[in-house]
Amino acid sequence: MPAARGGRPPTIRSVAEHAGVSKSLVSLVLRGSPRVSEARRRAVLDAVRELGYRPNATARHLTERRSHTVGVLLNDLRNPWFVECLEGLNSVFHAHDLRMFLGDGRLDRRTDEALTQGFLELPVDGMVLVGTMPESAVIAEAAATLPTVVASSRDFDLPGVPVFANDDRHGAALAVRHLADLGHRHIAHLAGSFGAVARLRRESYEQTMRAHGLGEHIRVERCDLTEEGGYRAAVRLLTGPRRPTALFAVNDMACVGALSAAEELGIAVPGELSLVGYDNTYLARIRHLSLTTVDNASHEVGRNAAKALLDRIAGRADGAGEHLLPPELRIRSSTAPPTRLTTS
Amino acid sequence: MPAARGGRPPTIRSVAEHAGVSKSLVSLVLRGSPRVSEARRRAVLDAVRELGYRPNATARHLTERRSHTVGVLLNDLRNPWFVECLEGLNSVFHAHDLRMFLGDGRLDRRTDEALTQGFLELPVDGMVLVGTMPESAVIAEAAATLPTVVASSRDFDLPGVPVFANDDRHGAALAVRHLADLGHRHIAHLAGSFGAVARLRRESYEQTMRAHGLGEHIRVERCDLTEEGGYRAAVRLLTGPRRPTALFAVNDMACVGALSAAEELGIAVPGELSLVGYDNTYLARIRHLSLTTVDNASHEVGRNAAKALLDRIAGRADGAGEHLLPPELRIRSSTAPPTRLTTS
DNA sequence: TCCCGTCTTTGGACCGGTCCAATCCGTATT
DNA sequence: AATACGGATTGGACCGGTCCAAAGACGGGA
Repeated sequence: MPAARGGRPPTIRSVAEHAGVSKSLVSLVLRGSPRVSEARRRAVLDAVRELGYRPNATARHLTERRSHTVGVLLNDLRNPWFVECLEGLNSVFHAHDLRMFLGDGRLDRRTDEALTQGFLELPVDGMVLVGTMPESAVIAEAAATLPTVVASSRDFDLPGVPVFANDDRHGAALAVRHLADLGHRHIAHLAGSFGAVARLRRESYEQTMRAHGLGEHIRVERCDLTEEGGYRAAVRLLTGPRRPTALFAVNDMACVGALSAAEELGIAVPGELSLVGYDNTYLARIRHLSLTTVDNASHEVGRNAAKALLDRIAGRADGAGEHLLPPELRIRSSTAPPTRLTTS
Repeated sequence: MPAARGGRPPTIRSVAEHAGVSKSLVSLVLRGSPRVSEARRRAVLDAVRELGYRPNATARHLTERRSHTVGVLLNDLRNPWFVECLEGLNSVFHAHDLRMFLGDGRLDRRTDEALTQGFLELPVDGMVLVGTMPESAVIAEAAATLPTVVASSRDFDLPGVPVFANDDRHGAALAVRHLADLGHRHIAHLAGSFGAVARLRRESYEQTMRAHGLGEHIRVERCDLTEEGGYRAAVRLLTGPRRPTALFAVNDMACVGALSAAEELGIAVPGELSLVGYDNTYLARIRHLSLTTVDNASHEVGRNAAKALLDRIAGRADGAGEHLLPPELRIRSSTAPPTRLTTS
């Protein structure tokens, strides 16, 4: 029978009284100490069951000076790869009895700063910064106070804070090379409008184009990272002069937008236009979209970041700097050789 | 300057000492009491700044016997409408200084039960159950102990726990009626394989079919709620005898799967096959998919559920029972009249 | 029978806050 | 000058746990 209606829930002292022992002994039993007599152990466990006792985590956190919680700061749960990355984080944290406190800078109307403030006050045992987000003094201060790691973002350069991500330069190079190898020359890029990840992908696009002797065909159109943004940017590119035969988009969402634009303009994909996205989200895997894309290994990035955070929480603060995982190209149905090489 | 490296962070007592007042006064200042002299207030605030003091939320929660946190139990963050619903919840909770603790039964490999256990132990101030999930004794017990509301699920019948959802019967009727009005007669249904929501939608499909004199054309194919599931179920329906001219899917994900199946089988949508989904997720809004679907008002459902939970936390436990919001049909490009009425 | 060592059990300080009854102090009233 | 009063300030109990030094119990050896 649980706590009497209205009355306060049972505490460790009620259990002790009910079992006829001291609260210290109850604590020992509950934490599985080996040096408790069988008789007492049973008496305590019986009392726990009879009273419906549940330990109060808040109180435990106070004395342990640990909340067994890590704060995860991200900025848009709608973007599917976040979920992938979270699963990676969670698989590790869960195995170590740590909860995740999600703060979505967008879901939450609180700014990232307010969320970070909350992490500091709880306080959480550690913090993970996931994905592109603006730097801020509060975040920097939190990172100096709390064990912190960065996942899937290249925006931060915080002292002693390790960064886990996929190698965006390499990934973008894979995408462009794939298109070039297919015979494309007019390869344009839908670039993200802010954040280091977008910048790296764009730079690598340009560099790879040049490496393939396609420097003169470099063409960058900015967009935000949504379907809508990709759509609009693609319309601009596809209705202008010297229409590209291939498009490398900064992420899958934008790539889907480009796909929509092509369809609307009556341009066949991949017949007349090849598309490559980035992230290998489930969007790209949907058969009806079936985008060639770059797998950014977000799950594994999440796992690695989580492991590193555990190390830091335990006081092993080694391995700052960048830890890049190799991305992989996933070829699906949105890319093909250009229709007629002669026309390009 | 924040806490000395390695040393413990400042507490309310350090601040008191530094400011030359009692800790009680510091507490008063920090909570904005009006009856503190200006001189003392300033002294305290100066000390706070100088020491870089941050109140410890864990300690406050212990004495207040509130964690200012609500537990949100859901089961698949990958399904986009969850995010929508979460935003609704959050918009209300945030305005009342409540954090959300997300427990994703799937993201988390812990079962729902372990998560619920965690909610009870923290303890959270209240609990929201979002979406279809299996009933369980632990959840029922938690719901009896904590202020609880259900959002977007019809599976629970817990005493005194209000349910907020869209009217699934009505929504399914809207979908079927739309197809029937377009002239379709062979309207099949991709049904979810478990959960009360799936059952309601299926029952309403059948009922509406009969109401339109189409009882003999009722055809239900089970699938899970993923793209893959929808794809497979649609393939079965579309390759069998008496191919339907329209499909009403239990949700958008399954509907996208059906779209893929149609494409693969060379069946034009909406020319030869009309499709209607459910949820109006951003998937349906993607131009290249552009699914006709039923808007389940998840944001508003979330808001209402959150408001009700606030009431319960405050001790006003009125309004148990179901609170259904009217869904709305969103007509896009996946539905059209059947090509030739004579062939149907 | 007494002493000692080992294993079990206990009391009480502590974590960092909130809150309330009691005290302090300056001023107005008689 | 003594009394009363009201606002400012304080000490200490309390929230529900953990942890540690010390006390208690018990059995074996002298």
